[in-house]
Amino acid sequence: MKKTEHARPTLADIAKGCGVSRATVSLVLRGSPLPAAATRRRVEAEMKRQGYVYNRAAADLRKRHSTSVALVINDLSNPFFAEFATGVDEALGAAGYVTLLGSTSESPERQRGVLSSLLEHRPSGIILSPAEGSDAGQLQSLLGARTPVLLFNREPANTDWAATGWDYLALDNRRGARLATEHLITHGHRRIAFFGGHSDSSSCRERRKGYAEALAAHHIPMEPSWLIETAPTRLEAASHVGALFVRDPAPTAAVCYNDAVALGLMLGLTARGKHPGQDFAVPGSDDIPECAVSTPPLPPLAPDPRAGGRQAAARILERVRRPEVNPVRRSAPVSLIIRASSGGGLR
Amino acid sequence: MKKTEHARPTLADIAKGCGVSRATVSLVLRGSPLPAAATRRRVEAEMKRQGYVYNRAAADLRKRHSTSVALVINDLSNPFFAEFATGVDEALGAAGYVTLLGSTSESPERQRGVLSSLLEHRPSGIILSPAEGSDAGQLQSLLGARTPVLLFNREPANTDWAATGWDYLALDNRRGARLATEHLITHGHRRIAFFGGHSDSSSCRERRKGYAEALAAHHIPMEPSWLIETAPTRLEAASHVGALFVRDPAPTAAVCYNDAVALGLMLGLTARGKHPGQDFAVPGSDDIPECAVSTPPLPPLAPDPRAGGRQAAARILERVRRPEVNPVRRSAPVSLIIRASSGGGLR
DNA sequence: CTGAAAGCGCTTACAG
DNA sequence: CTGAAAGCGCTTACAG
Repeated sequence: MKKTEHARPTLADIAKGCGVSRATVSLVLRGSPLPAAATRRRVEAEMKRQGYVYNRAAADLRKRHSTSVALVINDLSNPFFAEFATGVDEALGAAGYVTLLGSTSESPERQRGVLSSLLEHRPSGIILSPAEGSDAGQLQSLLGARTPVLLFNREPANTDWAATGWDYLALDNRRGARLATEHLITHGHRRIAFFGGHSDSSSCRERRKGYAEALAAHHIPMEPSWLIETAPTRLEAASHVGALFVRDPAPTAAVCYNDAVALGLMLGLTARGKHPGQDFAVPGSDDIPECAVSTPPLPPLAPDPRAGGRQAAARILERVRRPEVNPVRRSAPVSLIIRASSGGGLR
Repeated sequence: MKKTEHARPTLADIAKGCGVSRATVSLVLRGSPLPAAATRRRVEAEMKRQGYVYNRAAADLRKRHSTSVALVINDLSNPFFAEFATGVDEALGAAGYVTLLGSTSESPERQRGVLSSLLEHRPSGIILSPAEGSDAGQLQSLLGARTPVLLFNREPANTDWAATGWDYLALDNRRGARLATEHLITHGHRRIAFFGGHSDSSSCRERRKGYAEALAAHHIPMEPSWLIETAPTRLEAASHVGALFVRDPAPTAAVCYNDAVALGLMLGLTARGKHPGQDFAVPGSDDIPECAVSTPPLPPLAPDPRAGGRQAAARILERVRRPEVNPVRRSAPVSLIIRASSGGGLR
């Protein structure tokens, strides 16, 4: 009569409450056809009466199995990752899994801490967008070889894909940038800048490659001073708009690193009395909803991060459920790269 | 020799591996001063050698305790909630807790499913932004009286705060809207619209109240046709910009429901050849970074959702750690409302 | 169709 | 300072 007063009802309480064994309650709980219909109803009524809630942690422990997946991203307040996370959580939830969230703020040290903390909860799988500057070897020893891992959006330097067996999912930055650039060229632009991002990020380098490819294909020389670096945020982008206009002639259009940058650029242009879409052309890069209203309309071919999230979750669940897809020692890497070129199959 | 080949090392494996008992390993694990330094070192070396990772689920089960907190929000792709979630996860992670994520897409049915699934993981606490139209009674029976609950951003109709003992955290919508409206009035505007949001959402009603208060204080009559309803998204807002200009004279400024709507409005104005900030004034409502670059500058007094997230996490952890703050039967509700008016204390 | 027993990986008194 | 035993809330064979 000391602490038991309001203890949470357990399976044993239900069994006692309606005079059956714990095994029977467990069978009812998991929808087995074995118990008699009358028994089942009795048990269910008792569960309702006592306000029973299943303890999945205990069940998972006994079954040596887990119903969670860890999702570790850099920064949830970046709409690109927020969309991705939404897709992941959506698909995981639909499959009865729960998302363990972690974020690294792009810091490898925080990433280390977050991952080791999440691993103690024994997720079935891990979806990780590595922090800039992650060390592949350290990640590998941290993650072990037992949990399926899918890397998103960034490849740590020197990753040995064959040895790790990690999956990799990237939205095709290069192709998106190439198509955006071509879109501008088709509309008559010849002086096109690449605006935003830092060249030490791999996704920025990829996008710049696509930009350079399109220029080269049309025999347009690239002007190095038109590769403008900014942090990939609206605020930073807006404050660097002036850099586009220091030389004469100035560019008439810009391909942007991502949507945040594109919106920053539009705001910055507006602040300078220029009309984005009339005085200066700005297509975005990612397909985040807000950009659908930007002017001029964006080329409808950039990758969709939310769909990517769903894809990532589906892939992890596949590996969780069919471990033979992912033997402990494997010869060939299971590595998939989703490309927007696959007929928009991501949508 | 069938399945044991690559089983995960357990506490017993470590004990066996260095010739001590499991209890001793457990003590080392939890940093107890009891084990001899030499023993401790031996155990730690063995853990490293075998690649041991702590099974927190098992420990939590035995300790009848949990190290997770559930965070359930409407929509992660809404920057307001993404910022809030970032703050929550930040504070929870710093305290050694893990965030269980769930999202409802504003659907009470999904909310029901998400919550009951998350509850099976026995979170220590729950931070919930209720879906529009949530039924307080149903929530109460779902959540039980045992887990500390903090509601964010919306009060379900007919909530009996005293009976539930739920905390409530709201960013002060009304005051923010009032101040934004006053800001416009101070700058000479008399024809001011309220743009965006649906009047069936409580946060929209709150903001409209603040707007109406400011108008009344300055003896400006309210024009009902200038209360423009839109879904609270950039896209929807942009497509309703025309509604501002159907009558003559049209408003010269608008207070917006939130930042998404404000950006949509700015884009819509731009598309119509108007310069936001020159031809039409648009302050935002929430303090999301991107808005710092909008024109004209926003009044710097809107609430900060990320700080709100940290606050929410801190409050939940306080109740988790000091259950006496929250006795099972309580007479007075523990209900806190964070108001921006408290000297900007949120930052 | 139901019950008694063992065990998942930990922690917690309780002896020594 | 260390070991043997019981137990957290479940599931899983194995008998009946």
